[in-house]
Amino acid sequence: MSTSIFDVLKERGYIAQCTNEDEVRKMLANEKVTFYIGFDPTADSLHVGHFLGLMVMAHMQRAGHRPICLVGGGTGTVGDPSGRTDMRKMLTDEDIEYNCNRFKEQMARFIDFSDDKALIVNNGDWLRKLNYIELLRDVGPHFTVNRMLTAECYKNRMEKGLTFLEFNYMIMQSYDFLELHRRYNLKLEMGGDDQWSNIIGGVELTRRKTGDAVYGLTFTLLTKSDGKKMGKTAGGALWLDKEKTPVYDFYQYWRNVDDADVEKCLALLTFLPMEEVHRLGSLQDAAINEAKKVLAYEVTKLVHGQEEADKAQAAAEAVFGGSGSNENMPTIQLTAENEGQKLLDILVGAQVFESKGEGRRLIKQNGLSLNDAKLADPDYVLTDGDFTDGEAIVRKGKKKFYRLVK
RNA sequence: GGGUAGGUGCCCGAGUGGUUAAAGGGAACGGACUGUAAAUCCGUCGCCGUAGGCUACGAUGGUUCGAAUCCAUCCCUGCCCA
Repeated sequence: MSTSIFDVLKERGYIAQCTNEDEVRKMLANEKVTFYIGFDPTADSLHVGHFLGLMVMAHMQRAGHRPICLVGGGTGTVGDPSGRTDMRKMLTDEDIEYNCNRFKEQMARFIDFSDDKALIVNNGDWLRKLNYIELLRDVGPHFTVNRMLTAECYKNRMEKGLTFLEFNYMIMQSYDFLELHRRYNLKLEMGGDDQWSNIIGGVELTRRKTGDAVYGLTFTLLTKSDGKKMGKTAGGALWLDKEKTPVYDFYQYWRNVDDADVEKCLALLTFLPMEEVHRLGSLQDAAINEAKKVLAYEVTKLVHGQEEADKAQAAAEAVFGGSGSNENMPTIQLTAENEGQKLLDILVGAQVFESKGEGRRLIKQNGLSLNDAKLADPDYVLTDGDFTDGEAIVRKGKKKFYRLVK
Protein backbone atom coordinates (compact mmCIF):
# COMPACT_ATOMS: atom_id res chain seq x y z
CA MET A 1 0.00 0.00 0.00
CA SER A 2 2.51 2.56 -1.00
CA THR A 3 0.24 4.58 -3.21
CA SER A 4 -2.79 5.94 -1.53
CA ILE A 5 -6.28 5.07 -2.58
CA PHE A 6 -6.96 8.67 -1.71
CA ASP A 7 -5.32 9.75 -4.92
CA VAL A 8 -7.31 7.25 -6.90
CA LEU A 9 -10.52 8.55 -5.44
CA LYS A 10 -9.41 12.05 -6.10
CA GLU A 11 -8.47 11.36 -9.67
CA ARG A 12 -11.82 9.78 -10.35
CA GLY A 13 -13.58 12.81 -8.95
CA TYR A 14 -15.16 11.30 -5.87
CA ILE A 15 -13.76 13.55 -3.21
CA ALA A 16 -15.65 16.63 -2.19
CA GLN A 17 -14.42 17.59 1.28
CA CYS A 18 -12.00 16.11 3.74
CA THR A 19 -11.19 17.00 7.32
CA ASN A 20 -7.48 16.72 6.77
CA GLU A 21 -6.41 15.77 3.33
CA ASP A 22 -2.73 15.15 3.98
CA GLU A 23 -3.24 12.99 7.02
CA VAL A 24 -5.99 10.98 5.42
CA ARG A 25 -3.88 10.37 2.35
CA LYS A 26 -1.00 9.21 4.51
CA MET A 27 -3.18 7.04 6.68
CA LEU A 28 -4.80 5.35 3.70
CA ALA A 29 -1.41 4.68 2.20
CA ASN A 30 0.16 3.22 5.29
CA GLU A 31 -2.41 1.24 7.17
CA LYS A 32 -5.49 -0.83 6.79
CA VAL A 33 -8.27 1.49 7.73
CA THR A 34 -11.73 0.63 8.93
CA PHE A 35 -14.25 3.17 7.70
CA TYR A 36 -17.98 3.45 7.39
CA ILE A 37 -20.76 4.87 5.32
CA GLY A 38 -24.25 5.11 6.67
CA PHE A 39 -27.44 4.30 4.78
CA ASP A 40 -30.78 5.24 6.19
CA PRO A 41 -33.52 2.76 5.35
CA THR A 42 -36.04 5.26 4.09
CA ALA A 43 -37.14 3.08 1.18
CA ASP A 44 -37.17 -0.61 0.40
CA SER A 45 -34.35 -0.35 -2.11
CA LEU A 46 -31.12 1.47 -2.59
CA HIS A 47 -30.93 3.95 -5.43
CA VAL A 48 -28.16 5.41 -7.55
CA GLY A 49 -27.21 7.92 -4.90
CA HIS A 50 -26.37 5.03 -2.62
CA PHE A 51 -24.66 3.28 -5.48
CA LEU A 52 -22.08 6.03 -5.62
CA GLY A 53 -21.27 5.38 -1.98
CA LEU A 54 -21.01 1.69 -2.67
CA MET A 55 -18.55 2.40 -5.45
CA VAL A 56 -16.41 4.35 -3.05
CA MET A 57 -16.58 1.47 -0.62
CA ALA A 58 -15.64 -0.99 -3.31
CA HIS A 59 -12.64 1.06 -4.31
CA MET A 60 -11.56 1.31 -0.73
CA GLN A 61 -12.02 -2.37 -0.14
CA ARG A 62 -9.99 -3.25 -3.20
CA ALA A 63 -7.25 -1.10 -1.79
CA GLY A 64 -7.22 -3.22 1.32
CA HIS A 65 -9.38 -1.21 3.67
CA ARG A 66 -12.31 -2.48 5.61
CA PRO A 67 -15.75 -1.02 4.96
CA ILE A 68 -18.56 -1.01 7.43
CA CYS A 69 -22.00 -0.55 5.97
CA LEU A 70 -24.08 1.03 8.62
CA VAL A 71 -27.77 0.69 8.09
CA GLY A 72 -29.71 3.22 10.04
CA GLY A 73 -32.21 1.16 11.93
CA GLY A 74 -31.92 3.73 14.70
CA THR A 75 -31.33 6.97 12.84
CA GLY A 76 -33.92 6.03 10.25
CA THR A 77 -36.57 6.34 12.91
CA VAL A 78 -35.70 9.97 13.34
CA GLY A 79 -35.05 11.20 9.82
CA ASP A 80 -32.18 13.26 8.57
CA PRO A 81 -33.19 16.86 7.92
CA SER A 82 -30.09 17.61 5.86
CA GLY A 83 -30.95 19.65 2.85
CA ARG A 84 -34.61 18.87 3.11
CA THR A 85 -37.40 21.36 3.30
CA ASP A 86 -39.94 18.96 4.69
CA MET A 87 -39.96 16.42 7.43
CA ARG A 88 -39.56 12.85 6.45
CA LYS A 89 -42.52 10.70 7.08
CA MET A 90 -42.15 8.51 10.09
CA LEU A 91 -41.45 4.91 9.36
CA THR A 92 -42.68 2.07 11.46
CA ASP A 93 -40.26 -0.33 13.04
CA GLU A 94 -41.45 -3.05 10.69
CA ASP A 95 -40.79 -0.88 7.65
CA ILE A 96 -37.32 -0.13 8.84
CA GLU A 97 -36.44 -3.69 9.55
CA TYR A 98 -37.76 -4.78 6.19
CA ASN A 99 -35.85 -2.06 4.40
CA CYS A 100 -32.65 -2.85 6.26
CA ASN A 101 -32.84 -6.41 5.06
CA ARG A 102 -33.37 -5.33 1.45
CA PHE A 103 -30.33 -3.10 1.75
CA LYS A 104 -28.17 -5.90 2.98
CA GLU A 105 -29.07 -8.06 0.02
CA GLN A 106 -28.27 -5.34 -2.43
CA MET A 107 -25.03 -4.33 -0.82
CA ALA A 108 -23.71 -7.84 -0.96
CA ARG A 109 -23.56 -7.49 -4.72
CA PHE A 110 -20.88 -4.84 -4.52
CA ILE A 111 -19.02 -5.44 -1.34
CA ASP A 112 -17.25 -8.60 -0.31
CA PHE A 113 -18.46 -9.52 3.14
CA SER A 114 -16.61 -12.80 3.40
CA ASP A 115 -14.10 -13.34 6.22
CA ASP A 116 -15.12 -10.06 7.82
CA LYS A 117 -13.58 -8.14 4.96
CA ALA A 118 -16.52 -5.89 5.37
CA LEU A 119 -19.24 -5.63 7.97
CA ILE A 120 -22.83 -4.67 8.04
CA VAL A 121 -24.04 -3.22 11.27
CA ASN A 122 -27.29 -1.65 12.33
CA ASN A 123 -27.13 1.38 14.54
CA GLY A 124 -30.46 0.41 16.00
CA ASP A 125 -28.46 -2.14 17.98
CA TRP A 126 -26.98 0.54 20.16
CA LEU A 127 -29.04 3.67 19.58
CA ARG A 128 -32.23 2.03 20.68
CA LYS A 129 -30.76 0.99 23.97
CA LEU A 130 -29.53 4.41 24.91
CA ASN A 131 -30.75 5.97 28.08
CA TYR A 132 -31.74 9.57 27.62
CA ILE A 133 -30.14 11.02 30.72
CA GLU A 134 -26.97 9.05 30.27
CA LEU A 135 -26.67 10.07 26.67
CA LEU A 136 -27.23 13.70 27.50
CA ARG A 137 -24.50 13.64 30.13
CA ASP A 138 -22.21 11.62 27.95
CA VAL A 139 -22.28 13.48 24.68
CA GLY A 140 -24.35 16.56 25.42
CA PRO A 141 -21.49 18.64 26.80
CA HIS A 142 -19.54 18.21 23.60
CA PHE A 143 -22.02 19.95 21.39
CA THR A 144 -22.97 23.55 21.55
CA VAL A 145 -26.32 24.45 20.20
CA ASN A 146 -24.88 27.66 18.79
CA ARG A 147 -22.51 25.69 16.69
CA MET A 148 -25.09 23.18 15.60
CA LEU A 149 -27.48 25.85 14.51
CA THR A 150 -24.97 27.27 12.12
CA ALA A 151 -24.54 23.91 10.39
CA GLU A 152 -25.25 24.09 6.72
CA CYS A 153 -27.53 21.11 6.80
CA TYR A 154 -30.11 22.89 8.92
CA LYS A 155 -30.20 26.00 6.82
CA ASN A 156 -33.31 25.15 4.88
CA ARG A 157 -35.07 24.03 7.95
CA MET A 158 -34.27 27.11 9.94
CA GLU A 159 -36.72 28.91 7.72
CA LYS A 160 -39.36 26.26 7.56
CA GLY A 161 -39.15 24.82 11.03
CA LEU A 162 -36.83 22.23 12.41
CA THR A 163 -38.17 19.86 15.00
CA PHE A 164 -36.17 18.82 17.99
CA LEU A 165 -36.53 15.27 16.81
CA GLU A 166 -34.64 15.99 13.64
CA PHE A 167 -32.24 18.35 15.31
CA ASN A 168 -31.02 15.33 17.22
CA TYR A 169 -30.16 13.46 14.09
CA MET A 170 -26.68 14.92 14.07
CA ILE A 171 -26.10 13.78 17.62
CA MET A 172 -27.15 10.26 16.80
CA GLN A 173 -24.98 10.05 13.74
CA SER A 174 -22.08 11.46 15.69
CA TYR A 175 -22.66 8.88 18.34
CA ASP A 176 -22.49 6.18 15.70
CA PHE A 177 -19.01 7.27 14.81
CA LEU A 178 -17.93 7.15 18.42
CA GLU A 179 -19.49 3.76 18.92
CA LEU A 180 -17.91 2.29 15.82
CA HIS A 181 -14.58 3.74 16.79
CA ARG A 182 -14.81 2.02 20.12
CA ARG A 183 -15.98 -1.28 18.70
CA TYR A 184 -13.89 -1.57 15.59
CA ASN A 185 -11.20 1.07 15.90
CA LEU A 186 -12.91 2.84 13.06
CA LYS A 187 -11.10 5.93 11.91
CA LEU A 188 -12.96 7.35 9.00
CA GLU A 189 -16.50 8.21 8.13
CA MET A 190 -17.45 8.80 4.56
CA GLY A 191 -20.67 10.01 3.07
CA GLY A 192 -22.28 12.19 0.48
CA ASP A 193 -21.34 15.81 0.60
CA ASP A 194 -24.68 16.67 2.16
CA GLN A 195 -23.51 14.68 5.16
CA TRP A 196 -20.58 16.97 5.86
CA SER A 197 -22.07 18.59 8.95
CA ASN A 198 -23.09 15.28 10.42
CA ILE A 199 -19.68 13.79 9.74
CA ILE A 200 -17.87 16.69 11.32
CA GLY A 201 -20.04 16.17 14.35
CA GLY A 202 -18.90 12.58 14.68
CA VAL A 203 -15.26 13.40 14.11
CA GLU A 204 -15.29 16.06 16.78
CA LEU A 205 -17.22 14.01 19.27
CA THR A 206 -14.90 11.06 18.87
CA ARG A 207 -11.82 13.19 19.21
CA ARG A 208 -13.12 14.85 22.31
CA LYS A 209 -14.23 11.67 23.97
CA THR A 210 -11.22 9.56 23.10
CA GLY A 211 -8.46 11.88 22.06
CA ASP A 212 -7.86 9.69 19.02
CA ALA A 213 -7.31 11.09 15.58
CA VAL A 214 -10.26 10.30 13.33
CA TYR A 215 -11.30 11.74 10.03
CA GLY A 216 -14.18 12.50 7.75
CA LEU A 217 -14.41 12.54 4.00
CA THR A 218 -17.30 13.34 1.73
CA PHE A 219 -17.80 12.37 -1.87
CA THR A 220 -19.36 14.32 -4.66
CA LEU A 221 -23.06 14.12 -5.03
CA LEU A 222 -24.15 12.75 -8.31
CA THR A 223 -25.44 15.79 -10.12
CA LYS A 224 -25.97 16.65 -13.71
CA SER A 225 -24.06 19.39 -15.42
CA ASP A 226 -26.98 21.72 -14.79
CA GLY A 227 -26.70 21.09 -11.08
CA LYS A 228 -29.81 18.99 -10.70
CA LYS A 229 -29.77 15.69 -8.98
CA MET A 230 -29.04 12.79 -11.19
CA GLY A 231 -30.97 9.58 -11.08
CA LYS A 232 -34.41 11.07 -11.24
CA THR A 233 -36.82 9.44 -13.60
CA ALA A 234 -40.42 10.10 -14.38
CA GLY A 235 -41.30 7.50 -11.80
CA GLY A 236 -39.03 8.93 -9.11
CA ALA A 237 -35.64 7.62 -8.17
CA LEU A 238 -33.58 5.25 -10.21
CA TRP A 239 -33.64 2.15 -8.02
CA LEU A 240 -31.17 -0.67 -7.87
CA ASP A 241 -34.00 -3.12 -7.40
CA LYS A 242 -35.15 -4.42 -10.75
CA GLU A 243 -38.65 -4.82 -9.47
CA LYS A 244 -38.76 -1.09 -8.93
CA THR A 245 -36.72 0.00 -11.92
CA PRO A 246 -36.62 -2.59 -14.70
CA VAL A 247 -33.15 -3.39 -15.93
CA TYR A 248 -33.99 -2.15 -19.39
CA ASP A 249 -35.05 1.24 -18.02
CA PHE A 250 -31.97 1.34 -15.87
CA TYR A 251 -29.78 0.71 -18.87
CA GLN A 252 -31.61 3.30 -20.93
CA TYR A 253 -31.19 5.91 -18.24
CA TRP A 254 -27.44 5.75 -18.57
CA ARG A 255 -27.59 5.32 -22.30
CA ASN A 256 -29.31 8.71 -22.42
CA VAL A 257 -27.28 10.84 -20.03
CA ASP A 258 -26.28 14.26 -21.21
CA ASP A 259 -23.08 14.44 -23.21
CA ALA A 260 -21.60 16.67 -20.57
CA ASP A 261 -22.08 14.07 -17.87
CA VAL A 262 -20.69 11.01 -19.58
CA GLU A 263 -17.10 11.29 -18.46
CA LYS A 264 -18.03 12.02 -14.90
CA CYS A 265 -20.36 9.06 -14.77
CA LEU A 266 -17.79 6.73 -16.23
CA ALA A 267 -15.28 7.81 -13.63
CA LEU A 268 -17.67 7.57 -10.71
CA LEU A 269 -19.84 4.64 -11.61
CA THR A 270 -17.56 2.18 -13.36
CA PHE A 271 -14.19 0.65 -12.69
CA LEU A 272 -12.83 1.42 -16.14
CA PRO A 273 -9.25 2.69 -16.07
CA MET A 274 -9.03 6.44 -16.18
CA GLU A 275 -7.27 6.50 -19.52
CA GLU A 276 -10.25 4.76 -20.99
CA VAL A 277 -12.60 7.10 -19.19
CA HIS A 278 -10.80 10.11 -20.61
CA ARG A 279 -10.70 8.62 -24.06
CA LEU A 280 -14.42 7.88 -24.07
CA GLY A 281 -15.22 11.19 -22.49
CA SER A 282 -13.39 13.13 -25.13
CA LEU A 283 -15.43 11.68 -28.00
CA GLN A 284 -17.40 14.35 -29.75
CA ASP A 285 -20.80 14.64 -31.37
CA ALA A 286 -22.36 11.39 -32.47
CA ALA A 287 -19.26 9.45 -31.51
CA ILE A 288 -19.95 10.01 -27.85
CA ASN A 289 -22.80 7.54 -28.19
CA GLU A 290 -20.09 4.95 -28.05
CA ALA A 291 -19.16 6.18 -24.60
CA LYS A 292 -22.76 6.13 -23.49
CA LYS A 293 -23.12 2.54 -24.57
CA VAL A 294 -20.10 1.60 -22.53
CA LEU A 295 -21.39 3.54 -19.57
CA ALA A 296 -24.83 1.97 -19.72
CA TYR A 297 -23.44 -1.51 -20.10
CA GLU A 298 -20.83 -1.21 -17.37
CA VAL A 299 -23.14 0.33 -14.80
CA THR A 300 -25.86 -2.16 -15.54
CA LYS A 301 -23.37 -4.97 -15.26
CA LEU A 302 -22.23 -3.80 -11.86
CA VAL A 303 -25.72 -3.40 -10.53
CA HIS A 304 -27.57 -6.27 -12.17
CA GLY A 305 -24.86 -8.63 -13.37
CA GLN A 306 -23.49 -9.41 -16.77
CA GLU A 307 -26.38 -11.54 -17.92
CA GLU A 308 -28.94 -8.83 -17.27
CA ALA A 309 -26.68 -6.22 -18.81
CA ASP A 310 -26.34 -8.29 -21.96
CA LYS A 311 -30.08 -8.62 -22.19
CA ALA A 312 -30.66 -4.95 -21.74
CA GLN A 313 -28.08 -4.16 -24.32
CA ALA A 314 -29.58 -6.64 -26.75
CA ALA A 315 -33.01 -5.15 -26.24
CA ALA A 316 -31.67 -1.68 -26.90
CA GLU A 317 -29.95 -2.89 -30.04
CA ALA A 318 -33.11 -4.51 -31.26
CA VAL A 319 -35.09 -1.38 -30.71
CA PHE A 320 -32.71 1.30 -31.84
CA GLY A 321 -30.28 -0.56 -34.00
CA GLY A 322 -32.89 -2.48 -35.89
CA SER A 323 -31.20 -5.78 -35.39
CA GLY A 324 -31.42 -8.60 -32.94
CA SER A 325 -34.46 -10.05 -31.30
CA ASN A 326 -37.12 -8.32 -29.31
CA GLU A 327 -37.27 -10.85 -26.58
CA ASN A 328 -35.60 -8.69 -23.97
CA MET A 329 -37.80 -5.72 -24.59
CA PRO A 330 -40.20 -4.78 -21.80
CA THR A 331 -42.99 -7.23 -22.33
CA ILE A 332 -46.66 -7.15 -21.67
CA GLN A 333 -48.20 -10.59 -21.51
CA LEU A 334 -51.73 -10.53 -22.83
CA THR A 335 -54.37 -12.69 -21.21
CA ALA A 336 -57.75 -13.92 -22.24
CA GLU A 337 -59.19 -10.95 -20.43
CA ASN A 338 -57.55 -8.62 -22.91
CA GLU A 339 -59.45 -10.22 -25.77
CA GLY A 340 -61.56 -7.57 -27.43
CA GLN A 341 -60.30 -4.81 -25.14
CA LYS A 342 -59.19 -1.54 -26.57
CA LEU A 343 -55.47 -1.26 -26.91
CA LEU A 344 -55.65 1.87 -24.81
CA ASP A 345 -57.24 -0.01 -21.93
CA ILE A 346 -54.68 -2.76 -22.14
CA LEU A 347 -51.88 -0.25 -21.94
CA VAL A 348 -53.45 1.53 -19.01
CA GLY A 349 -53.81 -1.82 -17.33
CA ALA A 350 -50.14 -2.50 -17.91
CA GLN A 351 -49.33 0.90 -16.47
CA VAL A 352 -47.84 2.14 -19.67
CA PHE A 353 -50.18 5.07 -19.11
CA GLU A 354 -51.25 6.37 -15.79
CA SER A 355 -54.70 7.18 -17.02
CA LYS A 356 -56.82 6.87 -20.10
CA GLY A 357 -56.72 10.60 -20.50
CA GLU A 358 -52.97 10.51 -20.71
CA GLY A 359 -53.14 7.76 -23.32
CA ARG A 360 -55.75 9.55 -25.39
CA ARG A 361 -53.73 12.70 -25.30
CA LEU A 362 -50.63 10.89 -26.41
CA ILE A 363 -52.46 9.26 -29.28
CA LYS A 364 -53.97 12.58 -30.27
CA GLN A 365 -50.49 14.03 -30.31
CA ASN A 366 -49.23 11.32 -32.56
CA GLY A 367 -47.16 9.72 -29.87
CA LEU A 368 -48.20 6.10 -30.13
CA SER A 369 -47.21 3.60 -32.77
CA LEU A 370 -48.26 0.04 -33.35
CA ASN A 371 -45.77 -2.01 -35.30
CA ASP A 372 -44.09 1.10 -36.61
CA ALA A 373 -47.27 2.75 -37.85
CA LYS A 374 -48.75 5.74 -36.09
CA LEU A 375 -51.95 4.89 -34.33
CA ALA A 376 -54.57 7.58 -34.68
CA ASP A 377 -57.62 5.88 -33.22
CA PRO A 378 -57.80 5.92 -29.44
CA ASP A 379 -60.46 3.23 -29.51
CA TYR A 380 -58.46 0.83 -31.59
CA VAL A 381 -58.90 -2.85 -30.80
CA LEU A 382 -56.08 -5.25 -31.61
CA THR A 383 -56.65 -7.81 -34.32
CA ASP A 384 -54.79 -11.01 -35.14
CA GLY A 385 -53.24 -9.21 -38.07
CA ASP A 386 -51.34 -6.99 -35.67
CA PHE A 387 -49.37 -9.91 -34.36
CA THR A 388 -46.38 -11.47 -36.00
CA ASP A 389 -45.28 -14.69 -34.39
CA GLY A 390 -47.55 -13.87 -31.50
CA GLU A 391 -46.11 -10.48 -30.74
CA ALA A 392 -46.85 -6.87 -31.52
CA ILE A 393 -44.65 -3.88 -30.81
CA VAL A 394 -46.02 -0.73 -29.31
CA ARG A 395 -43.97 2.41 -29.20
CA LYS A 396 -44.78 5.24 -26.84
CA GLY A 397 -43.16 8.52 -27.63
CA LYS A 398 -39.80 8.32 -29.24
CA LYS A 399 -38.10 5.62 -27.35
CA LYS A 400 -40.29 3.63 -25.06
CA PHE A 401 -41.03 0.27 -26.54
CA TYR A 402 -43.28 -2.46 -25.32
CA ARG A 403 -43.75 -5.89 -26.68
CA LEU A 404 -47.22 -7.34 -26.50
CA VAL A 405 -47.22 -11.09 -26.38
CA LYS A 406 -50.24 -13.31 -26.80
C1' G B 1 -50.97 30.23 26.40
C1' G B 2 -51.33 35.52 23.76
C1' G B 3 -50.57 38.19 19.10
C1' U B 4 -49.79 37.72 14.01
C1' A B 5 -48.95 35.60 8.98
C1' G B 6 -50.01 31.40 6.45
C1' G B 7 -51.79 26.09 4.60
C1' U B 8 -53.83 26.31 -3.41
C1' G B 9 -52.74 21.22 -8.55
C1' C B 10 -45.91 17.02 -8.90
C1' C B 11 -43.02 21.64 -6.89
C1' C B 12 -42.89 27.08 -6.44
C1' G B 13 -46.63 30.57 -6.61
C1' A B 14 -51.06 34.07 -8.20
C1' G B 15 -56.03 34.29 -7.07
C1' U B 16 -60.34 37.29 -1.68
C1' G B 17 -68.16 35.45 -3.88
C1' G B 18 -69.80 33.80 -10.12
C1' U B 19 -66.72 34.47 -16.73
C1' U B 20 -61.62 29.58 -11.97
C1' A B 21 -60.06 22.89 -13.40
C1' A B 22 -57.92 27.63 -10.97
C1' A B 23 -52.70 33.07 -13.89
C1' G B 24 -47.34 32.56 -14.19
C1' G B 25 -42.85 29.68 -13.68
C1' G B 26 -40.35 24.98 -13.05
C1' A B 27 -40.68 19.71 -13.62
C1' A B 28 -42.97 16.09 -16.67
C1' C B 29 -45.06 14.31 -21.31
C1' G B 30 -45.94 14.47 -26.98
C1' G B 31 -44.35 16.62 -31.80
C1' A B 32 -40.46 19.06 -35.00
C1' C B 33 -35.08 19.17 -35.19
C1' U B 34 -31.02 15.54 -33.81
C1' G B 35 -26.77 11.57 -32.29
C1' U B 36 -31.62 6.94 -28.32
C1' A B 37 -27.73 13.83 -26.42
C1' A B 38 -28.24 19.08 -25.28
C1' A B 39 -30.31 23.64 -26.75
C1' U B 40 -34.47 25.58 -29.42
C1' C B 41 -39.49 25.87 -31.30
C1' C B 42 -44.71 24.08 -31.13
C1' G B 43 -48.29 21.50 -28.25
C1' U B 44 -50.16 18.95 -23.79
C1' C B 45 -50.19 18.77 -18.66
C1' G B 46 -57.04 16.46 -12.46
C1' C B 47 -60.42 12.01 -13.68
C1' C B 48 -64.19 9.77 -16.95
C1' G B 49 -65.82 11.12 -21.53
C1' U B 50 -69.03 12.55 -28.06
C1' A B 51 -71.56 16.36 -25.60
C1' G B 52 -71.31 16.59 -20.82
C1' G B 53 -70.24 15.13 -16.07
C1' C B 54 -67.34 14.19 -11.67
C1' U B 55 -63.60 15.33 -8.11
C1' A B 56 -60.33 19.31 -6.37
C1' C B 57 -57.72 24.83 -3.32
C1' G B 58 -55.46 21.87 5.25
C1' A B 59 -60.24 19.20 7.81
C1' U B 60 -65.35 19.41 9.12
C1' G B 61 -69.72 21.97 9.26
C1' G B 62 -72.45 26.55 7.84
C1' U B 63 -74.08 31.20 4.96
C1' U B 64 -75.40 31.82 -0.34
C1' C B 65 -78.97 30.80 -6.38
C1' G B 66 -73.48 30.19 -6.43
C1' A B 67 -67.41 29.60 -2.23
C1' A B 68 -60.51 28.29 -3.21
C1' U B 69 -62.65 33.03 -2.02
C1' C B 70 -67.51 34.76 3.58
C1' C B 71 -68.56 32.54 8.82
C1' A B 72 -67.61 28.73 12.81
C1' U B 73 -64.83 24.90 14.89
C1' C B 74 -60.63 21.92 14.49
C1' C B 75 -55.59 20.37 12.68
C1' C B 76 -50.73 21.96 10.97
C1' U B 77 -46.63 25.68 10.10
C1' G B 78 -43.65 30.40 10.34
C1' C B 79 -42.65 34.85 13.14
C1' C B 80 -43.13 37.87 17.70
C1' C B 81 -44.41 37.81 23.02
C1' A B 82 -44.84 34.63 27.55
